[in-house]
Amino acid sequence: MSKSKRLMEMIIAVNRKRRFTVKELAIEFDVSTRTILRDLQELSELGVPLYSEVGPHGGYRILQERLLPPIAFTEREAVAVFFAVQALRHYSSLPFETETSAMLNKFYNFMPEDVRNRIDQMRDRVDFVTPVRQAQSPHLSVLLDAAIRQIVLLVEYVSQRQRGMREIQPIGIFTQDGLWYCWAYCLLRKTYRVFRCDRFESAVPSDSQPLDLQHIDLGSKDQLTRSADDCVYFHAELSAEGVEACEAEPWSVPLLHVRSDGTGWLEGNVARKDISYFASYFVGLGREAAVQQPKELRTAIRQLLSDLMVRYMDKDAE
Amino acid sequence: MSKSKRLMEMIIAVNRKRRFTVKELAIEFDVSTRTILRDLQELSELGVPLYSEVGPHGGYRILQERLLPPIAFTEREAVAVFFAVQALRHYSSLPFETETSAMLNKFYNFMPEDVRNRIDQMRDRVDFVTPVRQAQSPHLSVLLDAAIRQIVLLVEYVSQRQRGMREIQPIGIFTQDGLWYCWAYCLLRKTYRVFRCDRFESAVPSDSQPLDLQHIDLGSKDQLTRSADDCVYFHAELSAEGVEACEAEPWSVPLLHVRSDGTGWLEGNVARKDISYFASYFVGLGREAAVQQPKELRTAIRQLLSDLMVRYMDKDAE
DNA sequence: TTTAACTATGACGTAATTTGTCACTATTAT
DNA sequence: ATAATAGTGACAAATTACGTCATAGTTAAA
Repeated sequence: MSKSKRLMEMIIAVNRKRRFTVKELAIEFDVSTRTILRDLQELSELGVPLYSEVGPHGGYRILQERLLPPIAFTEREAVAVFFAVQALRHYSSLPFETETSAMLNKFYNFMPEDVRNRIDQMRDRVDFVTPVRQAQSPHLSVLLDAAIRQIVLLVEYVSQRQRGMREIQPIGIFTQDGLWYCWAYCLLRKTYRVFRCDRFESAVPSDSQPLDLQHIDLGSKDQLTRSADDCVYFHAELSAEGVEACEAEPWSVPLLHVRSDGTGWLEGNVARKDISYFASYFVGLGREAAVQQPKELRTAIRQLLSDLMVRYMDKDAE
Repeated sequence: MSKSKRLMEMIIAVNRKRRFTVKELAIEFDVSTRTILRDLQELSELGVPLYSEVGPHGGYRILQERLLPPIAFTEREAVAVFFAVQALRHYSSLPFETETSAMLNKFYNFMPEDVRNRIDQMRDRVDFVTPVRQAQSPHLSVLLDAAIRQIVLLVEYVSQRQRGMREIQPIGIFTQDGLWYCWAYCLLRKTYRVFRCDRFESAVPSDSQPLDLQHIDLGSKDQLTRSADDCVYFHAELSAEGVEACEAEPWSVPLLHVRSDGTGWLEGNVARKDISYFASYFVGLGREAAVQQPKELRTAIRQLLSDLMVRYMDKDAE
């Protein structure tokens, strides 16, 4: 094998192993250790950040958790990656530390002139809008780490009206509409729950014994949250606009049925405790929805409507 | 310079220029043309997709619009890119052709074992949720291309109740809540407008003379859409929950004011023709909002409320 | 304290490779 | 035709790469 080829392959090998000895490489490439040493020095000069320690258990390492080997992107792929990263820029919190701007630059600088121009032209003409929220979510990386390592966290959570400590075992985190949520098993209530990440005041690892939830992840969410609670059958008719509005609500998608003319209906079982939420939701849909079932929901809607009626009546009656 | 180093630099050089002659490189690297020829052959063998044409104006090209820069990603950057691309996977339409899954694999396969494991653990524990819509937007790339090249399109657009041809000059496209929108200058109405991309039945370049809008891009949107039309002053009080709900609506963000206790208000001028939209929006906010001004809006809300009252009254009265 | 497992460097001769030059051929736009 | 390109082959000279051996330094562990 030619030297150049050996060097190129060595870059890859060195990045795959992150730790290796000279002897090891010598055997792998079937050259003498002296040659490997010379090669490694050359790689260093070429900019591969190598670092070595002498002594037993010493050896070479690649520095700074660094350097994935040269990856060949097509132009399309490069553009896609560029915009994917751009799409993240609206998020004020992310679970991994992002030198995204640094890396965008790196990406950008390596591209040939014409691709660069193309990107320049596109960058202000394509956008992925996400609501920018006031609320920060500073504990994302702790939560994610706990989900990965399956450990229990002791958190201080501020819900609607109360604030309290509880223990949770995170399953995963997700973002929607500009807010981050954590889906976790709550050791207090002994059930799965969704928490808003900006409402954690603190989150620290706890000593409590975790459950074995390795096989549970965000993909299991739908199954596990569906069944529970005290349910009631529910049916609402939707206009075409109503259908479109419901498509935007994750909870409603599994219940949604669409007719060929664009209209549709929602049908399924929902938890009784969510009725006040639904009342407000369907009032929001206005003329685009008509709830048929259950009676409780229609009652709640009527109640809400008359409350609002009062609110919007008084002052203008003057 | 050693041959290996020359080869590595040559890979970069060759990717930067996309077209070059042997002589050119010979001068750049200060070696003979014979050497360059040999080097290029070697690069070919190493997998760089080169292609050559003889004759005047001939020369070498790099094929398949490929980029092989030895980009060095840190682990963090790699993870960020991976998830950025993952975040795009919810979009059913994108303005560039995405072999995203192919490219994710490429990325994935190049990473060392441990990074791979880390990603495996994360991939089902982090998600970027975006509503999945029925509506496809097949003309995105045409629209984007028109925005970049500043040309006029003849489109067939289906709005609420009518369908018609019109000429537009796209400024840019953006996605929000799972739908794609195109912001464009409408030659028919002589004004800027937002179109829903899934409602374009067709879009083809037109011969009409484009306006000079080079300096206008998505960043200019706020300024240019603010002023127009017949406006009316508007004021609504919000509870803390109401504030959070308004943060999610892009139009309301510039009007939003937050007090230290979390409550707030919306204040500003809005177009009179949007009143029915606002009525429905504020009814949707229910008890979390109270519109003070203008009277027209309060009237529209009352009207909507009584319509709904009727809808939810009759049947249960039985 | 010794030993073994590492890296690190220098010197040197031989083997291998790289390089430039020169002499060709072939293709194609002008 | 001419000039600008790529592409090949051969050969000698120059350069580089390689292995071996000698030697030294560091450090964890026995």
